[in-house]
Amino acid sequence: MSQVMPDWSVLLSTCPSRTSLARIANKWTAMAVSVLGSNGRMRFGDLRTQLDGISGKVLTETLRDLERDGLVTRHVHAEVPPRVEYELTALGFTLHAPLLALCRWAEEHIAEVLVNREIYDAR
Amino acid sequence: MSQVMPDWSVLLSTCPSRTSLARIANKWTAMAVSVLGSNGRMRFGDLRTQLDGISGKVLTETLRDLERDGLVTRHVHAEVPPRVEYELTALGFTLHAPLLALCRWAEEHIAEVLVNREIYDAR
DNA sequence: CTGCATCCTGCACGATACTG
DNA sequence: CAGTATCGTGCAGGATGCAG
Repeated sequence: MSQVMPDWSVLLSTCPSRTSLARIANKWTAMAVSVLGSNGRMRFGDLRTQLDGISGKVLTETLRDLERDGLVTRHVHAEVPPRVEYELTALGFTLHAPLLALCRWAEEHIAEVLVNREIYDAR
Repeated sequence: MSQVMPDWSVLLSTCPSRTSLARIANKWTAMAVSVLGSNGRMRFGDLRTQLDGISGKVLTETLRDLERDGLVTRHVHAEVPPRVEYELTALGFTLHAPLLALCRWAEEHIAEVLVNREIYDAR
């Protein structure tokens, strides 16, 4: 029963929703949620491979923040070597489409953006 | 004619689309594009008022980056006091829905997120 | 394999003052 | 009003090493 709060606006610096916006609107979150939403439950190491270039520390922090906000669940297996899997929650999945759209936008429009940049810089 | 480049992936650290993703996936860009897309052409000062808490410097930089990438156009009026207006381009408008969706998500789910955080922190 | 601790660097961002 | 210039600060995030 998530209620819409029309008087809560990300535009207000005092509104906690802005903090939430800052968390979801960043490249690592966008990439992680997109990959998790597309692939389903994934291991830490596989996520790290997919998110090419991310450091272990940053991936851990990103996943922990997502878990804290209830967007991701962490499944620890009592094995050795350890195996930990991550999965989007129902709430987290509501973010999948919007964030995947952002990733897609970057991929689909990068050529046009690069041309615009050249034009702009040529003055 | 923006071509989809299926071999360009934000997941690759070497792909320029990731830089583009990093630019559009941040709170100030999300807020600015959402407001510009909803309100149409706007003055610098009005944008600054809407984006509560943003400094003049950061707003200038945000708008300049958007202009450079061809997402926003800058209209300078030869008046005194000066009047400068900003407006989304057609390309910029393709970002409006996705970024507005992110802002809306933050507003609509902040209550649930805050509850999850309390539960998580209570251990 | 997963993840934590430590250290370090760069940049995002804010504050302030000044100009056309 | 709409910037620019300058400076200061905090934090994101990378590198490395160690632990369970």
